[in-house]
Amino acid sequence: MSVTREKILELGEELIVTKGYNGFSYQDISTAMGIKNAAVHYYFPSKENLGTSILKTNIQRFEEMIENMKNRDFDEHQQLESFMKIYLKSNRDNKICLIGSLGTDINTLSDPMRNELQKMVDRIVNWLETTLESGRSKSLFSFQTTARDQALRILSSLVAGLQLARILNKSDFKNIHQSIWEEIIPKNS
Amino acid sequence: MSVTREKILELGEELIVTKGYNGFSYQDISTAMGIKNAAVHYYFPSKENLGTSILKTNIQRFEEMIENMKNRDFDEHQQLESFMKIYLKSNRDNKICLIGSLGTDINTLSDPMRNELQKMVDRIVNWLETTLESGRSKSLFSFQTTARDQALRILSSLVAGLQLARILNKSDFKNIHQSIWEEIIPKNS
DNA sequence: TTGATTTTACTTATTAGTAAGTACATTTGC
DNA sequence: GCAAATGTACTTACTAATAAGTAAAATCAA
Repeated sequence: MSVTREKILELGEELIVTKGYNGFSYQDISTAMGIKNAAVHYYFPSKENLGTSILKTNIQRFEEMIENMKNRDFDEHQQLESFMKIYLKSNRDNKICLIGSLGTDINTLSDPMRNELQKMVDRIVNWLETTLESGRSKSLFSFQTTARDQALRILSSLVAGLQLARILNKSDFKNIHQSIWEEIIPKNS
Repeated sequence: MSVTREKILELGEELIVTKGYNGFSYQDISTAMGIKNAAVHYYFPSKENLGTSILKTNIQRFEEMIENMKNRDFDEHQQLESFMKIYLKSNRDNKICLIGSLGTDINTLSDPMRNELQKMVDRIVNWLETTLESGRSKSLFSFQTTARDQALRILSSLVAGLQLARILNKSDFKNIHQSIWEEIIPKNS
């Protein structure tokens, strides 16, 4: 696959999580890459097409990460930690996540893009849910509600944690990250 | 104060929490109100000016709510419930909150607007913190971390809860709301 | 008639998107 | 082995629409 195409996807994603979907233009991409506007349209005919491709790429990347962790025999604790590391890195880079960013603009997105966003979030929540449930059965985790509710609560904390940290202070995210663990780690360990 | 001005403020806020700050234009406001573009500029010379005014109005509204609850002798439990009711209503209306919406676009906002956003979030977090701490001292609440961390965690759940609920399913927010209470309500009550 | 409000009629900038052409490498027919 | 055709990766040069914003004139209300 083309290196230019890959670079556009990468830059597009970065622009979504720094300036928001409606806050960046093809000009931002082309000038940053030293190419012309039309070159971006050559690879991604429409902005919607680019957005959808970015989401598809992210879903794929997520599936690969899960597969990789399975192959490396990560336990549930390590799996959750790996997932949260993505958010810790985003916080360091002053970025929010695709979910939080596109969640804001959802009513301005095309159906295919909204669809892909839904698919991505669905997949993440489902994975979180099964990982939490499985970890609980091994006494790695301990929590009172259903695994799905716990999954939603953790994801909420991460998604908005990045947003709040960007408004207030980067260091606030570390405390949020910390308190997620405190909530689900068994007391007697 | 002018009724047109008030209506613009109201509509502007609604547009921010439905389409995002960079997803709406003065045209959206003027056509919805049946007036001309320039009439909106008469009250709010620039979009930044409108945005800043919306935030100032919201800070003021928040202060009035606090004052009102104090006058009505609301205990900490009732105060927190009142605050969360705002989010429950937003969820019913398929809206997110100003914090989540403007948090996405923060890097595209002018300094005065970013400043006002910061002030608003700061005020909310501080109020949440003192309310949680005060409620804990009366044994109305029970939690392990610092009051500030608990405040950040609750606010995160609410902010991203609305975003996730809009992507996935409205009803998911109710569970998030529920699990916030379960986290801080003393077990023996 | 004075001041507040609103429209008319613009400007300037930026947006997504397109049509046509160019440079260059690869393949195909003979 | 070589010209001709084809495909890839762009650029040049646009269009049409929409954005924020403004100046001046018209309307309205006290």
